Amino acid sequence: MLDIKLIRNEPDRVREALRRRGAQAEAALDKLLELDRSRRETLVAVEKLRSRRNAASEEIARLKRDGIDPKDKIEAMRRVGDEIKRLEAGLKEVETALQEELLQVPNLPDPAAPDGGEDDSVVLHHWGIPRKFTFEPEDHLDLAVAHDLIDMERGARTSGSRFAYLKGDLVFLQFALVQFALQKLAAKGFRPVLVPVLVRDEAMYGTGFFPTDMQQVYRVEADGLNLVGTSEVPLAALHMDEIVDEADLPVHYVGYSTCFRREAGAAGKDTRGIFRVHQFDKVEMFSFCAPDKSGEEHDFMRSIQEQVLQELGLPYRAVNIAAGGLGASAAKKYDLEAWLPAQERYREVTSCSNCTDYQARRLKVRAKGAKGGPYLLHTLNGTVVALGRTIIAIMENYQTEEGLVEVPAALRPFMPAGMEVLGR
RNA sequence: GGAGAAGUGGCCGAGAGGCUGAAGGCGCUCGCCUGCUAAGCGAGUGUAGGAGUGAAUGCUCCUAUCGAGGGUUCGAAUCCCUCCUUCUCCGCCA
Repeated sequence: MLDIKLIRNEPDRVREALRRRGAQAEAALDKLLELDRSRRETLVAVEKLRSRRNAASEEIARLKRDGIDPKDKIEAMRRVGDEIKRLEAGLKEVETALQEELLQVPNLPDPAAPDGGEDDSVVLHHWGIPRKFTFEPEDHLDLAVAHDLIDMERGARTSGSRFAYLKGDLVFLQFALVQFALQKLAAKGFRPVLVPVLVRDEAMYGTGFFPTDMQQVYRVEADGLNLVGTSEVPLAALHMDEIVDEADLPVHYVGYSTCFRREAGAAGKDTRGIFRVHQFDKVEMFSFCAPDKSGEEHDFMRSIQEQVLQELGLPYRAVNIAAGGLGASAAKKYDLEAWLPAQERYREVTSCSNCTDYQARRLKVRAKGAKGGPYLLHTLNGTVVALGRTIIAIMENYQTEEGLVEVPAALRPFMPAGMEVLGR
């Protein structure tokens, strides 16, 4: 959420920034400004009357103490009370409308986010050289099916399309990746957290997924809860309504959870294998940091992501996402795209967003220190390992001519003793 | 799922329709004092929104806030309703 004062004081700056995202800034902004003006106008009227009522209440109490019947005063105040109620109803209406509008406005893009839409994202650099195959590389699904490691048919029978069973050595590979990621991040000061995956609406609104991405979310209507699409949601909500001690900043967490996504609107896209499924697991890092530190924090988190891919030996490229491709809460976003030999292109395996104070304002996460406060923190989130896609990248990059898959050296300590090849 | 109890400031804890933004204590900040430390004395110490004012870190005033939201009343921390959370007992259960 944006600061209404910023919108009020610098509407043109906000308008320009929103245009960069391709948002229909014009109408929304004008409506917002009008609602804000109307809200303050009504508020002044209500507060004037409340002030009068408070003064009269004191006087009534005083008169009663002195044994004087305050009947006339009470009668007059009854009318004031009715008027207050009337105005309060109007005020509430305006405030609700204002809030609703405000919730829909996305974050302002960072000046360093490139102009344009999805296709205008800028490649920052490459790492690693895609392997030259002496044979025709297979894709992850063929490799997996040959050894019954992925079962899409039965997944579909049980749950529908885009659901899969992962079996055998891939299960070990997944948990090896989790161990690898958790230990690496813990060593860097990130506190491991297992999070609730069903969350209240507040958490969804607070992180900016509601109302914009509602259609992507599985909702458990009976309980009013939502299945999270990423542990970013419960991690961000961890300090909802709190004022944290400035001395504890930055607060670093590494979460692990299953992620659920409806993939509405993705019909026909990436239908093969487990690249785009409704349910996958992910290790995610999250940071609450001081507002003036989020830029360097963002780079720090990306460096961790790059380190992970490098240690796994997966060639990738780093991309600075254009303003038009940012999620609602992000001001700036980096993606890392790993090379997939079978697709012969780079595909997104991690993402890292600086949400500045956008989520913090919605979640009311603030900090306070000796010098001052409370002030809103900045929040950042980044993938450490998206299990499904990383497994795909490993399988395709580490495949052998015999159709087996080597285990990357970095993961061997976390695999069953002696297991160096998957499928056998 | 059934039966009860409770939610007050950073913390503890009083208040049971008006004189309570909220006693008292602890903590914290500043000052004084004590050759260090401890103790002592004095002052201050929540958050949010708004109006006014200033070149400005600001200052002045108003409003709201006693888990959340409604209601009763001239007036609600205090009475009523709904919800949330916590605790106890019973049942069920990984």
